[in-house]
Amino acid sequence: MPRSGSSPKKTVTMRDVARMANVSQSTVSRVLSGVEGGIPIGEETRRRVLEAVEALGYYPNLHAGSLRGQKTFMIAMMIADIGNPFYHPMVRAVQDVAHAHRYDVIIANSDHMREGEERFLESVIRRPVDGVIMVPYHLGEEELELLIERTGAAIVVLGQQIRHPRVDVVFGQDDRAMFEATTWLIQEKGHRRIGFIGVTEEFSAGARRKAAFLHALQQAHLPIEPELFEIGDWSVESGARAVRKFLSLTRPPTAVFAINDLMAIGAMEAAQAQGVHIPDDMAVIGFDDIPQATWVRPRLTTVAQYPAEMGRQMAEALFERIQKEYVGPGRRFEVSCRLVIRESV
Amino acid sequence: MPRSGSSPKKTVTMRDVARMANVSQSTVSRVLSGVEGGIPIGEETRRRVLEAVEALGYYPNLHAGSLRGQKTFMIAMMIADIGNPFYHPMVRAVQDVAHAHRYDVIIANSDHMREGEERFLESVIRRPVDGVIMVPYHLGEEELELLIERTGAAIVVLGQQIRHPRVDVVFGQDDRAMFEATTWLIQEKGHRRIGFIGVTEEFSAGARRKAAFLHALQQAHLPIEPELFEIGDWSVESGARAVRKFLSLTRPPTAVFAINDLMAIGAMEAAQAQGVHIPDDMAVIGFDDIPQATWVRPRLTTVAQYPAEMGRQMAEALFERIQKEYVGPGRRFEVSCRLVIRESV
DNA sequence: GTTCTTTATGCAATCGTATGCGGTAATTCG
DNA sequence: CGAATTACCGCATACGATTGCATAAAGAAC
Repeated sequence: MPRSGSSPKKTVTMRDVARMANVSQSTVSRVLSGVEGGIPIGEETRRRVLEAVEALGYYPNLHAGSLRGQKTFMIAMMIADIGNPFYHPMVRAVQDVAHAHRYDVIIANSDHMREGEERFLESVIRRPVDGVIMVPYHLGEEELELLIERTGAAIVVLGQQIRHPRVDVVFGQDDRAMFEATTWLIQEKGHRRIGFIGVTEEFSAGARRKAAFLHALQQAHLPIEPELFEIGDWSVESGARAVRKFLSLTRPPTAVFAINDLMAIGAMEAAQAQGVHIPDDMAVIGFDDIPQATWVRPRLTTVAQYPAEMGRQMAEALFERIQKEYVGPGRRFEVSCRLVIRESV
Repeated sequence: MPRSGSSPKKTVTMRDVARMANVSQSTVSRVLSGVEGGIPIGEETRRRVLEAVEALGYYPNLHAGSLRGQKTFMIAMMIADIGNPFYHPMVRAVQDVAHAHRYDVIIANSDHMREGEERFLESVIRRPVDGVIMVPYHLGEEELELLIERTGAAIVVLGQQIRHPRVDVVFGQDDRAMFEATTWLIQEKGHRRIGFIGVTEEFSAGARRKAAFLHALQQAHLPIEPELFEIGDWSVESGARAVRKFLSLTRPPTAVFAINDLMAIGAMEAAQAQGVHIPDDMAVIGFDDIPQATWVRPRLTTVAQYPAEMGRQMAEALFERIQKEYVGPGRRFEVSCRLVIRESV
């Protein structure tokens, strides 16, 4: 039964337009897609077709074009968690660039988990897209290989060491910034016991920042004391938990370095709740410079990353590849970080 | 020329699987889509097919299914701005429900603008999706009519008065909450000059909340003084601007009601910058209860909405329609608000 | 042994669009 | 006036998966 007449969906197709304009469906296609240098179209015909398009309110069905092997006009973006403010400017920047190119954006969360990242890869294979932007913490070259060989999509990745002729990489120089900020804490501010709130080493960014932190300690000939290292999960609550551990030590640290702002804010909250004065009793420094860093009191000293800039870079690199404006080996773009000194140190 | 061998994209299709398993392509389809009650498949055949699928790493191409008139396994969601923390839990909730159903989510920003909302409608017509979730501020029934008649998508809308047999509506009871909170400010807290930071009346939510505010004033027999009404654009900065205007009055208000938390936070910031003590010199109350409301000092008193709950409601209603578990007239769901008293009043 | 089910599989049409190729009419040229 | 261009346009097919219908083989009933 060919769908009862009461059904509301009546898709207007090219054939309908063709019928109304008294031309063939292929002519409609040619008028609309306007191939330069292709078969020319008569003025009269073109006019009739455009009139019919207008009258029927025809919109091309993008799925059909995708199937035919054309562009899908979609890109997919994977981030850890849309709830984390750090990603918002990044997502927004990507969306803006994409929409300027008339592209839609599918957004997926990995929740910082390996399975989440793998699920994303699979979904991209099932639903081909023209481009993929990823902020992975776990997946490396081998895993991306699958994606690369199974899809024609352009690929841009943030923050992973990946060298592949078909993927561009955008890097925040977070390790260098981490080293410099730690050194600043030690040299300029005189801190010699610094608590570190990190994450498990599975996270490449976590491992990288911790290494840079350790490097700075060594450089300053400071001892590495295990009790000053706590593991969080990027969330406000985990920052609070970590600082409570620190405060229960016989000699609490005089400063705390959290590898993201959410944990730093949690640390401040929890410390203040115990009557600790910041920065006098304990200094707190974060990483990211999310907008909320200036909302808390004292305002958070932090290492600024520029997620909007990262997003823009990634999206533009991606579209250069999608539009074939760039073909060639994988590129590397660096987005710098900057120490932003406020009141919490 | 049939694409040179150097090209990286080698899509594995059902035909490849069929060839390998020595069956027809339609048999592969039947094995994979596993129609219950349909034509049965021999054990041996099924095994061969599944082996071939495994060996080739086959994934079905979702675009093809969409074209054939099946589901697209995509929903589209329109919000005002992904940068606004209020939407994050909502987006997240929608994504979670969608992913549980193996659906992808396309997210678009309207930027609070009518054109943005219209652009979204068009994009949904061009790329059919199974469901649409909208948080419109401008579009009403007539505009949605176009969407409804041109697409088979299920539709759920937040916060607009729309009565249509095919769309469900989720409502925050923001008008009632606004009235009650204002009354509380007046009766319990004794404020008689309350500054109101709203938005232009084009926003239905803005108009609704302002009406509720005015209603509360009238109920309390308070005068309506134009100088106590400022127009913002939902952003932190606009809240700051508004409060500076208030402070320049000969008789500044003793309390400020902002219709969202971002503007309230901006108001607090700007007031504090001018040495105004909150809540003693001036009370501030917001709307939404974004997580950051507890990060600022003093902690923000505000009317809590429950965006995660809203998102969940919308998504579940949507999928009930998509899966045809519900067919019937448009439903209305209410999500209540609640006054959260903290330190800023 | 013939006819009728039942079971399992293949064939081919279909969705909406893009495009190579071939065909027709109008135009130009010799 | 006949032939060669040129300008336009339609036919047919491809894209990948779903699905109604036909069909072949096997089994059951007579």
